[in-house]
Amino acid sequence: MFSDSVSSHDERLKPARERFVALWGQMASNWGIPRSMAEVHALLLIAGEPMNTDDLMAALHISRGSASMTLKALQEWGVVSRVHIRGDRKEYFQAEQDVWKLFRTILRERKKREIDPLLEALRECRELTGKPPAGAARKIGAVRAIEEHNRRLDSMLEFITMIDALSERLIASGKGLEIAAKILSKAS
Amino acid sequence: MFSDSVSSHDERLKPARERFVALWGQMASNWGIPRSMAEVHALLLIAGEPMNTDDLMAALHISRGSASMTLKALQEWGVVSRVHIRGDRKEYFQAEQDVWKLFRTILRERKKREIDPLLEALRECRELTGKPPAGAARKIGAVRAIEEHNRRLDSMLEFITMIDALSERLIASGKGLEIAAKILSKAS
DNA sequence: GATAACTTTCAGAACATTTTGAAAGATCGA
DNA sequence: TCGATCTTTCAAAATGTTCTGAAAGTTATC
Repeated sequence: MFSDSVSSHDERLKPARERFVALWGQMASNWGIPRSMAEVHALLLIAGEPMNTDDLMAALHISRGSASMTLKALQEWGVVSRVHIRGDRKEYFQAEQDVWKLFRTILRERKKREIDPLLEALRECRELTGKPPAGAARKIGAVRAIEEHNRRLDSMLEFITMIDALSERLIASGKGLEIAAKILSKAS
Repeated sequence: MFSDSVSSHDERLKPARERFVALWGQMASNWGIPRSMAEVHALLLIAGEPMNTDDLMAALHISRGSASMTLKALQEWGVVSRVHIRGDRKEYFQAEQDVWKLFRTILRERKKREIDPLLEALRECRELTGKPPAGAARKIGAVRAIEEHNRRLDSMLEFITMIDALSERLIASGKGLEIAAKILSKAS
């Protein structure tokens, strides 16, 4: 009744969309992303065409509030954008269709929200045990324990730093992942 | 009183460990991993030495049941292993110390549990709209809608297939990520 | 500037996950 | 085999997250 101008033309399209939406929602919840947020995204992604709040409410059986908050979050993540459709007062929403672009957008956000703060916190943590013990070596064991602790932290830091650099590359380069894949297939 | 044979030697070690544990737990919950599971892992990781259930309970203020279930899950993920210490009836646990190995282990598990089933489900989903409409083209719009739907699904499939192949490489190759990072830093 | 159409907000309800603790189940040594 | 020690299980409780719906807010039109 809503977005069916297209989807009702073939009776296989709706079930196929529903399947995809369910799939995407399932996967998202593995990754700590709210199911309904993923479902809204999935529907916009697979539908291709812009949809309005009422379309989404009807198709996914969610409340107006939920639709509104979910759409807001998706826009903050940069994966969904508003569209105005002339002659209609409703807001329409559409998902980024290019999967590579989508991937880079998500990576950029996660780096900003998670990797960057983590790196900073790790460095702070490392500084807690930076200098040798204040009053000389009280016990020989203390020095060694701190040293080992630091060695462990340092290798963690090195690893996360590398992930960080890698993310940066993937975000910047248009076909970074493709390049990585190709190269890895040779370099393994 | 428990694992303090080492950690009490320097008064900075305990706070530093606590900081790291908190950090790791924080990060994990961003990724849909139970906080206390990550905290147990973090403590074993940063402590280096094997610890028993009572050590963990005391250090993290968790119940015996929680410790037991968490340790079980960590072992299933392959990131923590049991150790027997002679002369002690308690079970001890230790975390894999090599961060690269740790990374590959986690990647292997996530691929098995998430990417592989996702790919299969996506392919099934794709088959729902595989053949052209049964009773010839009922409307010209129906055919086009299906075609566009299929195009979208296919690009999704292509992308996930690539992620899958990349994971495989990273899991197999000892220094895959390092190679990728190095090469990308030139190839960008 | 009043009305109608649409969107956002947010407190509480519904739902889901995680933790607890006590009981049952192992395992070991004698 | 027994008793002591340690581990696992699981139903219920605690906690945390997401969703709802009605009210408040906003915007466009006349």
